[in-house]
Amino acid sequence: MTTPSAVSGRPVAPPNGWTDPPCPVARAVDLVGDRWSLLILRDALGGTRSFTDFQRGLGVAKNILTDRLRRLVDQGLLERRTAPSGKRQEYVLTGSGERLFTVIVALRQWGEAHAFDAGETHSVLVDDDTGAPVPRLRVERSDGAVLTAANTHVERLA
Amino acid sequence: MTTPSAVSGRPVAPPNGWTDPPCPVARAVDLVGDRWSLLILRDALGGTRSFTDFQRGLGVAKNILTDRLRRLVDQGLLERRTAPSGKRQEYVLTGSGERLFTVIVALRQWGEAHAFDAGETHSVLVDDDTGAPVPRLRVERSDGAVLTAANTHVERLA
DNA sequence: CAGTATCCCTCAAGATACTG
DNA sequence: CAGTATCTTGAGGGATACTG
Repeated sequence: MTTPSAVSGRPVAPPNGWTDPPCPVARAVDLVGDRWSLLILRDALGGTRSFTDFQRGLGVAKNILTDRLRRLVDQGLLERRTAPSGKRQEYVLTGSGERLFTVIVALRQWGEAHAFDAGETHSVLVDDDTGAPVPRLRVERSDGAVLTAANTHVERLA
Repeated sequence: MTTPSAVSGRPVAPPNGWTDPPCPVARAVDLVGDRWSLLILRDALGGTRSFTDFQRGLGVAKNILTDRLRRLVDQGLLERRTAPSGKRQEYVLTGSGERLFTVIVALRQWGEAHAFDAGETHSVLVDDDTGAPVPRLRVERSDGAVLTAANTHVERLA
């Protein structure tokens, strides 16, 4: 994984924080890479739908929550709609929101393995059907070989 | 994936932003969930090691970079050491830093699929050996069945 | 090269009060 | 319930100058 850096003599980095040529990682981080958005998405993936449930589950100020929810809706990750049951509002994941499941799982698994001291316990993600913990995500080649940073690299697409 | 919410009548959310019982996602986000740390890690996974290379590749202010590198070292994601070639310093990934590869790949793949307009191009992650793009990550059960948010849930470990 | 030391400034975030 | 409106604070971040 190598970001193709300076080729010409001109400065590679743009004046602001916009990372040089469009890097999907940077884009993703810009869209969902802040604490609250990620935690909102985590809870949405867990089934939370109402403003109040998000608010209390996260302990976030309401104005902040309003802002984040609006952003997520604008970005197409959540859809806001009136609940079938009358006048309640609800925020439901869109397809692209749901596809963040992998990101959340990756963060969770890394956190489980590296963000807890020996004595601490933490929650685990479990398969509904079997009751077994979800196995670790692996980056694999189509033939099943495990890929790491050491045997992959980034290529700029024409 | 369901965060077990209020069981008793007491408020679930603690006064501050500390999410209720230790959630690995929240922990991970607290450790590496800010823009610069993630991008530093991305570049580190791509082989960047020196202060200057990070600084120019990212276009980040040096004081910020100093701060983030120190944090990452303190958190055990990077190790700072003197390069074999004399007096240069270098920051190399530790084991737990390397294991963030999955997170970065997940972010990248999501970004590729959902953070670009139709006309735009972007870089891709490629297998060194085969030259083929890295296949999409999937959350799978040990028997190979694909898992989604809909058929998993979070369980609080005793 | 690899930082440290300052200065400044914007915006994220929290608290609180109010509303349809 | 589901927000909106305000106010205030502090941290994050950028620019620049300096140093061993």
